[in-house]
This record gives sequence, C-alpha cells and structure tokens, in this order.
Amino acid sequence: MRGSGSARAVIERDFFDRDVHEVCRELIGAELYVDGVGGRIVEVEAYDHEDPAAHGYRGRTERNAVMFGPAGHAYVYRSYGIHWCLNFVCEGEGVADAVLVRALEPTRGLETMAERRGLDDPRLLASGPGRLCQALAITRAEDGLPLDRPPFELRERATPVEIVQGPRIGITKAAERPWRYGLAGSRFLSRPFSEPR
DNA sequence: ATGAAGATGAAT
DNA sequence: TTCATCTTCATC
Repeated sequence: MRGSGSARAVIERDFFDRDVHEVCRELIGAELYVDGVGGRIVEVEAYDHEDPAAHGYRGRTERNAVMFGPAGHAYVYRSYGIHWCLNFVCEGEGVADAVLVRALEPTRGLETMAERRGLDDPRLLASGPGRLCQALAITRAEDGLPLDRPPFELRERATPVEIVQGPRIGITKAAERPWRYGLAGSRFLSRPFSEPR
C-alpha cells in the first residue's frame, strides 16, 4: 500500500470527450480493471476520424456503431476471426474516434488471467490487444458498455510517466498523425518502440 | 450470394 | 514466414 494522498481518481466518461491523441497520452500509466482483474495500461493506439485505417473512416456500420456514439464507452470488435480488441470511444456523438488498448502490466487477478490465457509468464498475459482481451475476458458482450461503471473500473495515473511514441502496428495505410503510445521502458509492451519519427 | 481483407498471435 | 479462423463489408 502507498501513503495517504495517493488515491487515484476514477476516470469518468467525460474524460474521453476530447482529442484522441491527448486521451492516449493521459491513459499511459492509468489503471484498467474488468471485474477487478487488470493492471496498468502501458500501450495504446489512436484512431481518429480522418484516419483511413480507422474503422469509422468510411461511415457508420453495424460493427462500428458504438464508435459514433458518445465518449467513454467500450468498442469491442473481432480481429482476424479469432481475437477480440478493446477500444475506448472518444469525442462526442457523431465523431468516430477511439483508442485501441494494446497492452497492460498485470497487477490484480494474475491467477485469473493466467488461467484464461493458459500460461504463467506475466509478460505474456496482456501484452497485445488480443491477449489483453483474453486475459480480461472481454468479448462482444462488453461492446457499448460505459467505462465508468462495472464491470469496468478506470483510474488515473498517480505519478508522472515518460511516454514514447511511434508508428502503429499492423497498419499499412498512410496516415499523418496516428500513433502508438507507450510507457517508456516497460517490459509489458506488445512490441518495443524502436523507430521514433 | 459471394469473396477478400483484416487495428493478431502462435507456431515453424 | 505461415497459418488459424471467421466476421464484416463491398460488390456482383
């Protein structure tokens, strides 16, 4: 346990009603729990509405409908037919921006995560968007749920962090601003940040 | 109706 | 580098 004044503020849904890149930076070091299981966010990616690689870029569809809704909700989609990926919807209604949560450092519910993942190594529990969802048991069932109510629990980081950034993973389409953001020096990144730009 | 591609992960 | 696995969306 830590000393007195270090209580971490709960992140309300309004937190996400602003520029997605700003939200990304604020989220590094924040804590994410689903039904009490989770840890510290160490890696995210920004997808704004002007980004050809973003799901909302070509307009609203059944899958991405939540992205067009109000900020502070979960957007969950199926990736490569196998994995689930978790996003936090940003900006107001009608603007399809979101943060892809790519990796976290497990701090609570390690045993539960290990069981769900079928392995022990803490570094492999939630270091990647698909792994993270498996570890936290996130599926289509969480799509559209507000982030400031159970089963979600989000808390602001308590101390300053050093943030690194670079090109996104698995994106071939050109885009000017979109970035991957990470906690400098973390051992729980999905991949190292080698080529800053 | 049909098919191609996809914000991944694990194994080879 | 390959492949598993299947939904989504655009097109025919």
